[in-house]
Amino acid sequence: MRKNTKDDIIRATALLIQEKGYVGTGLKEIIEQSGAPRGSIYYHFPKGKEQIALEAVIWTKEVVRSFIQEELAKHDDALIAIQAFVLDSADRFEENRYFVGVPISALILETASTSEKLRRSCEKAFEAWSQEFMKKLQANGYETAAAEKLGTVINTMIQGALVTALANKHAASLRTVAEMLPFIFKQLLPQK
Amino acid sequence: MRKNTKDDIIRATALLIQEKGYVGTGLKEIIEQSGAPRGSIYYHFPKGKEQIALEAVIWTKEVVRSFIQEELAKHDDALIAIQAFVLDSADRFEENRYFVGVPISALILETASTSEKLRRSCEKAFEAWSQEFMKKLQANGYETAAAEKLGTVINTMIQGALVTALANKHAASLRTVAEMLPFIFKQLLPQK
DNA sequence: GTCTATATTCGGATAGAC
DNA sequence: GTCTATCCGAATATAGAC
Repeated sequence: MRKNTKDDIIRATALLIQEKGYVGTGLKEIIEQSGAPRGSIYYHFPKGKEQIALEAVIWTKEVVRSFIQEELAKHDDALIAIQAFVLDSADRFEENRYFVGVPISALILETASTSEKLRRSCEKAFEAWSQEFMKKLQANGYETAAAEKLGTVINTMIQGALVTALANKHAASLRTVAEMLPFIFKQLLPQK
Repeated sequence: MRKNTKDDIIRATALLIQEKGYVGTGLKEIIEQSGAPRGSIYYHFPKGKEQIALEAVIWTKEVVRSFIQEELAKHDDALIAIQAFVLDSADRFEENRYFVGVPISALILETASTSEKLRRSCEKAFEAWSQEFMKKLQANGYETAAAEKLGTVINTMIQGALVTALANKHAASLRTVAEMLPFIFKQLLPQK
């Protein structure tokens, strides 16, 4: 009675990439983890593994993007909202079932020099997330240029902190990023 | 007349991991790229691929650490020195022959959940680099706690910016990090 | 220290039945 | 849409000669 075989595969792939990387994730595992029928993979994804990863990136991009959007909507003030988001990410990281776009960073490092297609889609994911931050900043009166720069820096810091958190097995780096945000914000004041 | 087969292998591995990740790097390629004799791999590294990667991490850690040290020594002022280092990293990134510790981030994302040994050695590398920044800050009068926090944040930002730079195929993210540094520094003033 | 040969497992992918 | 069987290449690792 399964209707969403394709979605299941995409979801499972995103998770697996986050765990063991792109190359390290086998089609066999994807089938097992997704519960999808073995024979269905090449029906849904005629171009094989790369296509699955590509769609997993697009899926991750959207999931994270809308998650950021929701979280930021909870507070009017941009600084408070973004800080809360980062702190919340830290909590989720420690509760183990984090899912904060790590597969994108993993894919970039693995495939930046081997698959232009994947690299591009990862680039777009980062762009989309940065833009969510940017939009929030603009809504708080920040100039376009400042908001854009700040938005990308925030995304960059979060990605770096996630890698560090994985290395350290704890989320202190994310919390430190949250602490540093006010300092940057104060210097790029919105023009009232 | 080769004397440093082992070092050649380690070096080549570090480069290859940076390019295609840990899983994506084959022993075959390591032999080819290093110019090492085919039969020598398991003589020098009885425990196989993981051992090679482990030593590549340690090697990378040291190379980058001493590089940071040298660069930071060029200016007395911590902010100026660290900014110069980041800007210099951006230049090297764009000149294509960058080598700034990317393999560590790649390894973390790939093996954090599969090899404790590798994860730990990566953690130590990040620690070593952060400490170089920290030492510089302390020499400029920053308190230990502030210096430590700042040092790790700087390393985190650089790693995030490198991933972003790989995604974007340009080093703007690194330059932006350099721009943001003064804002953070000003808020965590050294106690005179 | 270095070599070749080989064992073994596993990867992604295809063909063709149902 | 899904299945099984199978191909082919590549991977790491081992054994044993030189």
